[in-house]
Amino acid sequence: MPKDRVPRPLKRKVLAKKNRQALINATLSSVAELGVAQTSVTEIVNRAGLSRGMIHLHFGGKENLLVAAAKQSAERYFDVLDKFLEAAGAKPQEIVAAVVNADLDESVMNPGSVKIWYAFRGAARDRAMIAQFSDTRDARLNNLIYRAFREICDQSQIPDSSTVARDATHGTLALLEGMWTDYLLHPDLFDRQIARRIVFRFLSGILPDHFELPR
Amino acid sequence: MPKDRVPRPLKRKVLAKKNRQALINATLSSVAELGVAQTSVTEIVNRAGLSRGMIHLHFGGKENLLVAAAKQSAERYFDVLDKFLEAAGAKPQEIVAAVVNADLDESVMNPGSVKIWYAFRGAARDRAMIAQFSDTRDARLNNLIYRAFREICDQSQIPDSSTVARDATHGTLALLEGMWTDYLLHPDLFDRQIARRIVFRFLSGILPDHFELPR
DNA sequence: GGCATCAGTGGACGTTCGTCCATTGAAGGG
DNA sequence: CCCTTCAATGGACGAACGTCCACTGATGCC
Repeated sequence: MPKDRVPRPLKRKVLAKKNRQALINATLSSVAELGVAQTSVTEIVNRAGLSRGMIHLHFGGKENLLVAAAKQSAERYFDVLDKFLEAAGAKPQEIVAAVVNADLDESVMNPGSVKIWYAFRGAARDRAMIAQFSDTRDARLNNLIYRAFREICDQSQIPDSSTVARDATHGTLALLEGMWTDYLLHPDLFDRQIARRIVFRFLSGILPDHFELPR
Repeated sequence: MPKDRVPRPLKRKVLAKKNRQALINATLSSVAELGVAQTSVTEIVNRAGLSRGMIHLHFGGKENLLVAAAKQSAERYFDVLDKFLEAAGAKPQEIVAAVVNADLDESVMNPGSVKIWYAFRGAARDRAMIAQFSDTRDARLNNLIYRAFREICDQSQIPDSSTVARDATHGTLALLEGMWTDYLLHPDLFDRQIARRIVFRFLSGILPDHFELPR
């Protein structure tokens, strides 16, 4: 280290950004532990070690902070998904496998993230801003694997291939959704290997020539 | 009607029971429409057309009323399930089919019931009394179809039949769970026939000689 | 080094919540 | 028919909530 080059990033604006992020982190922590309903302004600022006024200062109100926290949480999911998709090949089977593996990976399916996801989705009933994130995720996953299944079906001699592609999409997403719920309710009993195997049992059952059970 | 035999059921006690039930109904109505968090004492008594003090009088507090409402809601589910099981035969395939058909039937999977179910399960995090109903339902369904799958697997020459029975149980319940979530989020787009077909695609894929696709 | 700026503070405020109880009035027994 | 009983009432109450603002003090520019 030839020069202790402190580029002076610790100006007031930078510190403010850090506090803003601390509020989001504290919110996510509280939502994971207590749920949205029990996440009060007092609870958030205590966890962040900041004063009550900070929420109004940085976000204009508690509601906007919740939306920002939900947004960040959703982005984390897509970051991991994109990483899995980049690592996968272009074959439709690989895309489907990437989605399944990403969805069951510990980096997105962990106690904190899963509790946050369901807490926000439960609260989405009255908050359109939050519901949007839930719908966006579902729609994107749906599109992604439907295209893949469609490609598989079109290249094969499958009767009624359109129906099969739709059923495969619908079934895979429903199965993953059920696995997440299972993980939410019994995180200690959950086994990712088994969950993956069951999803591939479904896939190899519906498209026997294109998917096979993992060893 | 020879004698207009009014057995005097409209005494004070009977009226009290009616009001007690009115409070439960108002609670379920509010939970379905607004969620648990937004279901306040004021909201409940307004819907029931009764006075504020009634909740404390009949239930000793709001919390006990929520528990009573959740309990009644869970009992409704089992009533329908039992009806389907009674109508089914004793063959394990019929038992599995009865559970699937009951779970997707309009009498339990309808907008109100599904919203109530997820609202209570979301609120169950802090309320052990309510979580109990959720766990009881899951455990009972699990037992029911695991026995059925086990019977099917034991009577066949399936390699690793224990694992298959467990995967079939786990997968079927996860798939149904995902279908409920799907219905919760998009009740207008949901198609029971398709949902049923997808579940049976899974079943016929995992146990090809014992289940087949419905026409 | 002194002054303007503004991120940060924390208490005041009005609202809404669930609980509880003094009071009411119709039912039901004598 | 009157008197007891008790389901039912609705307002009072303290606690907890989110919002907001007058104030503070460290920072950054001249």
